[in-house]
This record gives sequence, structure tokens and C-alpha cells, in this order.
Amino acid sequence: MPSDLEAKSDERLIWLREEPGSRSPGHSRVEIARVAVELADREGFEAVSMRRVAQELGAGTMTLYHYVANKDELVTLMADAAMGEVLVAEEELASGWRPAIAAIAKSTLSSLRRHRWLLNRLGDGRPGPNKLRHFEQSLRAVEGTGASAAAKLEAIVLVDEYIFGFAIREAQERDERADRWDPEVREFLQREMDSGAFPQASALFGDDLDAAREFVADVLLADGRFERGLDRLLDGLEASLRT
Amino acid sequence: MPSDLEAKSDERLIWLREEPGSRSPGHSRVEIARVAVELADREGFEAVSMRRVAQELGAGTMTLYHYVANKDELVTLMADAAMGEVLVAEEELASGWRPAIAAIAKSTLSSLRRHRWLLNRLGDGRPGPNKLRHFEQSLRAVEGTGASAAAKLEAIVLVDEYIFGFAIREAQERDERADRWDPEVREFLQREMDSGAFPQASALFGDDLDAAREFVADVLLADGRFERGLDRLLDGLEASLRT
DNA sequence: GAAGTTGTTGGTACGTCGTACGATGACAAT
DNA sequence: ATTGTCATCGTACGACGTACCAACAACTTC
Repeated sequence: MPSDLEAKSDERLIWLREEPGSRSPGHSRVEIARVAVELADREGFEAVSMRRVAQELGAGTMTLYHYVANKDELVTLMADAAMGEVLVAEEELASGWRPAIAAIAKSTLSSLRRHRWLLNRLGDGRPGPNKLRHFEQSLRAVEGTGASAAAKLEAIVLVDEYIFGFAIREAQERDERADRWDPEVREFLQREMDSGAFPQASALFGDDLDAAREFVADVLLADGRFERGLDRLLDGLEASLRT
Repeated sequence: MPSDLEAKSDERLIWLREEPGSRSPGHSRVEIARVAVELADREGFEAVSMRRVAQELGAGTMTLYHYVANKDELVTLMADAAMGEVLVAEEELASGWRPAIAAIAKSTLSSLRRHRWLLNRLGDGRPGPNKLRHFEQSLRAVEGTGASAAAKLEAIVLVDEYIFGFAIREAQERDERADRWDPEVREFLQREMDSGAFPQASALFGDDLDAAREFVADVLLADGRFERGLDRLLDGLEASLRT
């Protein structure tokens, strides 16, 4: 019933199976993951097929299955590789919980920006080594607050949720702007506005839809919007930690 | 480069093409969307194939293509149908901006809960009629604040982002709990904790991983966590609106 | 009525995908 | 040399989205 894999799995979790290596294999999981991530970054997630990744590696398709049980595990590897990039330098953690959390948050966001395909895979939260490391860092960041375990956990999760939400909306907005304000969409919106059914939206947008589009993009992609929202969240958290 | 459709499209946007109807067709877009949504809710998003939806409808596969140009449009229809459910009753909007926004937010969350597959499609923000209606409602909700257009927009988006983030994390958590705390994952975590590389996490979790798992789920799935986070956000917004 | 037009249906087929199966080659131990 | 096992990957199967087109049905025009 859960949308994901039905788990045939007499197989063990990938993190518990060590990768082949006894007789000098030609590849490795990290190499495969790296190639797959590069491919996804370059040509989009839907370009990542077993055949294509194998080709990119200069190997036969089925060779991949010696390193990975199925495609889902490949994606798990990719996601964990990306998670490895969000770890921040140790010094960043030393300067109080707010800057520390902010640093981790910004690093997470920039990883999500680099790897947009991650956004589609946010739903499946299988923890991997790098996700654990990230979690550990987050805990270190809030160590000094003296808050309860539950409060710490909730704070970390709340910030993560904000990051995901922001990244999704931002990517969406960027796509829309990159599509150069598709005339079809424009026509649709124009018609809807003219119908009179959306007085508030019409008032907000004015009569010039193009200008309105520009305005929306400017607001949503404005520099510092992420930091501003994060600050609001941290303000709320700080207040609730003090009580 | 954007991961989505390369837009062959001499075709027009689905909302600008009226659906077939001149000679009493056997189906309709809303019917198709309804069936597809039910199927996705029941058996997960990956069960939604053109063949399967057609079968569910008692029609031939290719018949669908008379109502819809391709699968992507079917999904667009599904997403907009789900958006229709987030509209709230008019009275909810009358009682001040905070309760109004909160009502809309809760309605949005419950739609995301009913249709988990929506979470995977959050990235593609093609606006449909129901999304416009939802946006209009949100604007009505903040109408009384007297804030600038940009501030209103930013506020609405910020709340939406929180909702998405929350829904994603919650679904993840629910899945993990529903999988009955997979012994493989448990073994992996146990090993990592024992490695000594995660002192903070170890301290937080204690030595009983099962109890720790329960604790985390309790915190993250606690009643009212959504409302609490939302309140924090609205507090921040309220403060920033006043200045 | 008949004939023509055109909306509606869906069968067949092609190229893609994930991957099961099993043949082949390469190395290490005997 | 022989054997066993690791590593590679060709072939094939059943799913998928959908292009193409033949068939049918309903309305229009005479």
C-alpha cells in the first residue's frame, strides 16, 4: 500500500551488504553514484536509467546489478551522496546555535539547488550514512541550547521542513521564469482574470499580466528571502526555547 | 534542461483546449481525473498508468488520448482535482486573517494527507483553475492586513512552503512507522551508533533504539505539531506585518 | 431515405524501461 | 591443470507511453 517498493527483499539493506571487492572489481558504489548524480544534474532525473548510467560508466547494463540490487538502491546511493555535500565545516558549529543552524540550513539549500532531482525524492526518508552525519551535525548545532531532547528534535525537523518547502517553491518559480513566461499560460491566466471570478488576484496583478509575472518572480526569488523566512522561524524557536 | 517535458507542443495548454463533447462522448475529463485519483489513493501513484486508468474506466487504452494529450496532462488534471478539495467554506474567511490562513493551511494539509502522491508532484507548479481559486482564497484571507502586495504574497508563499515541508516529513515518518520499524534499518542504525561516530545521536537515543524510534515518532507525529509550527510562523509574520 | 462528414473508439506496434536468467571469462587456490 | 567463485554482460520478457490508423457511430446535408 505505501507507494514505494513492495519489498521482495530476501535481500538485505544496501548499507548492510558490503560492496563487491574481493577480486578487484572494475567499479565501486561511490563511482556509480557519482556518475549517476552527474548525469541527473546534467540531463535531469528521468535521464537516469540503468542502461544510461552503465553506458556512462563504460560498462554493460547488467554489470550495475553487481553493485546494487535494483534501481531504487541506485537512487538511495545518489541521495546519500548528495547528503554528503550538506555537511558543513566544523568551525561553523562553534559560534552559537543560531549561526550554526543557519549555516547548516544554507548548505542544505544549496545542495537542493545543485541537485534539483532530490526534490522529487524527498518523500522516501531512508536514512543513509551521510544523512546520519547530517543529523549528528544538526544535533551538535543545538547542543548548547539546553533544550529538552524533544524540543531539539522538533526544532531541527522544523528547520528542515522549511528548507524543503522553500526549495520546492523556489525551483518551481525558477522553472516558470526560465520557460520564458509561456504564452499559453499567459493566455489562460488572462482569460481567468477577465472572467471576473478572481477579484483579489486581478487587483493584485493589475491589468498587465507580464508585469505581474515579473513582480511575483521578483518577490519570490528575491535575495535574502530564504534567510528572512529562516530568521522568522528561528525567532519563533528562540522564544519557545526560552520558556 | 529543466527536468520536465521538453514541450513538443504544437498542442495547446489543456486548460485552453475544450474537452470533446460535441457528439456525446462516453467519458469526461473530470471522470477520468476522478478515477485516476481514486486509483492513486488506493494503490499508489505508480499504479496510475494509461492502460490501468483506461481499464478502470472500462475503456480502451487509446481512448484516453481523446480527452488528454498525454500522461502528463492526466497528472495535471489529477493535481488540479486535488487542489479543488483544499478550498474552504466562505465563513472561514470572515474571522480575521490568522484564523483564515490557519483554516486554509489545515485544509491544504489534509488534502496532502489524503493524496500522498501529490507530494511527488510538488515540483511542477503548472497553475490550474482550482489552484487559482485556492490562491484567490489565500488573498482574501490576508486582505484585511493592509500589508503591501509583496508582503501578502510572501506571507502566503511562506505558509504554503511550511505546509509542503511538514507534509513531506510527516508522510515520511508515517511510512517509517508503518513499516513496523524494519529490522534491517534497526540493525544499520545500531551498528552506526555502536561505531561511536555519532555521540550526539547516541546520547539522544540512549541505548534502546526501539524506544528511541518510538520517541521520535511520538514527537514528530504528535497532535498539534503542525498547528504549533504554523503558529510560530504566523507570530513571525504578524510581527513583520506590524512594522 | 442516402451519402458525406467528422467525432469517438481502440487494436496493433515501436521504442523505452527495469530486471531475471544464465553464459562467459578471469583470477586464486589447489 | 583443475576447480571454484567473482565479475561481466548478452538476451529476453513484460511493463510502460504513445504514434498510427482502421473501424464505427452520430450528426449534417441533400
